[in-house]
Amino acid sequence: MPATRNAPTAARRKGEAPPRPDRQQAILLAAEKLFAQRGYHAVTIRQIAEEAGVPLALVAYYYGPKQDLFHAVFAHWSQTIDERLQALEVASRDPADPQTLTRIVEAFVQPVIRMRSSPEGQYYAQLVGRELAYNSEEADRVLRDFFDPMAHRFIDALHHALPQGSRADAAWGYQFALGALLHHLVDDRVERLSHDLNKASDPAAAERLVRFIVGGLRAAMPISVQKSQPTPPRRRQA
Amino acid sequence: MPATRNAPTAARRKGEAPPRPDRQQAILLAAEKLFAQRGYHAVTIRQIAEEAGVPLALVAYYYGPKQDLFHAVFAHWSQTIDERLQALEVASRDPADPQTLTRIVEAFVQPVIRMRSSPEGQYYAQLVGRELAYNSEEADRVLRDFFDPMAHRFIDALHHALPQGSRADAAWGYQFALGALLHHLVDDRVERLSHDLNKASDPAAAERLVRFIVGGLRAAMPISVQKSQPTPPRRRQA
DNA sequence: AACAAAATTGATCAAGCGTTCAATACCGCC
DNA sequence: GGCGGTATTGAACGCTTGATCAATTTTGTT
Repeated sequence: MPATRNAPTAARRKGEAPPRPDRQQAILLAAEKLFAQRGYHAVTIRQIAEEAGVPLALVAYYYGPKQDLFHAVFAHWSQTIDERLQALEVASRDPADPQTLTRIVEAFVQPVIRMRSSPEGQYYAQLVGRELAYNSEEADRVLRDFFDPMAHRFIDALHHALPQGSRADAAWGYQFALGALLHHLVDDRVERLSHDLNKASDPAAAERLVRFIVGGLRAAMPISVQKSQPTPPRRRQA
Repeated sequence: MPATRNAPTAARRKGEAPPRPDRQQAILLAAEKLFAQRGYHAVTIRQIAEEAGVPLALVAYYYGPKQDLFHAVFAHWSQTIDERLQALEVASRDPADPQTLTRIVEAFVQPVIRMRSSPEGQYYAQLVGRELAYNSEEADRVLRDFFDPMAHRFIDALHHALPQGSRADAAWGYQFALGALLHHLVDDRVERLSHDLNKASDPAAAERLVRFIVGGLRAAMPISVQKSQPTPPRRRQA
């Protein structure tokens, strides 16, 4: 047991001394990037060490076995899940409002899209979309630790906003919506399939995705009652 | 160069002699299964050989390097892509019919869902959903060889069925729809998220997915004109 | 200045990887 | 009843992998 994730003691207070770079964080960022780009098993610890600019042995010193490093990446980002949950709570406050469904979906989509504005967030988003689809032990641990609780809360909210369906119906809707979102985060192919007219990181695509999901959720409900507004009234209704 | 993918000479015609098992196919099926379950890099050739019940060296004898085995799996299933394209052609025959969009989406979804009724099809579906999301060289080769042509044809069909949007709009819609479909093929989590009320392989889920995608596509179009029918008229319109 | 704890390092380990190859078994056909 | 080619095999190759360790340097506190 060499070490178990200890902060670099504290901030140094030597005024002008060149602050020692935080190599523990450098390792985490490198792992995030490479895992996201190539996948857990395709990345070696040596590659991570090189990307981070540290010697090989330092990786295990800080994070232990490779599996634990993988898990640490998700722990590092667990705050973004809290953000999504907070946005959800605000959005689902008024279940009677016909705009509630759209707001819930926005709480689902927008924080993730915003996350992509930084390269690290982009990497994390791809990591979630790619690695967690496997039935591996690592992925299962991460899903249960970090994502299942959020999923349940969103399904509950969808259930209340779509009262014509059961909670199980809402769970189906959640799965479809999640698929659309994750694929959007992961796939660049839309660029070449549109002959380079669409940019994968176009922020307007997020609004479009929200409309897609809301329309899909309404249509997927068993009786499929189309409520008063055809879609979120981007322009006032006549 | 030991061998480069040669069929087992021909069919044997010895009537009653115990037919020698087709070990080349056994290897392909084992590779399909393991690649799908664990991912390309997580699977070793030794594991594939053991799963197929053949000695290690036979894998390379038939398929050469690991990458070529991976590619062979997709070549083996390329016929299903043709099936989807044929179904698409039938579905998009009458662009004026308001049911055309639903028929196109059915041509997109149903062959894949039907494929899952066999375990091998299930594996292939998961393989597509999981492995092709990476920007690896192998995945890119497979995508361009097998999937891009189909994607373009579907986007064209969607464009004609949704004339209020441009082709680039249709490409966005295709990406969202593909995400919902792929995730549905790959993810078991819907079962535990619905407290085991939903079964991932429920055939009724396919209809539901079609409704989700059609509703989403209509809602995602720029002006989002909701045509006469609120949704595919499962009951006659009043 | 001196000391204990933390950080850092190069070297090394056994295990497993993909691939190769020479040798053998099997087969249909003359 | 053997010949040519295909199918099959065990063993081995060189290399990379994740992990470990003793030794060294740096740091924060006396």
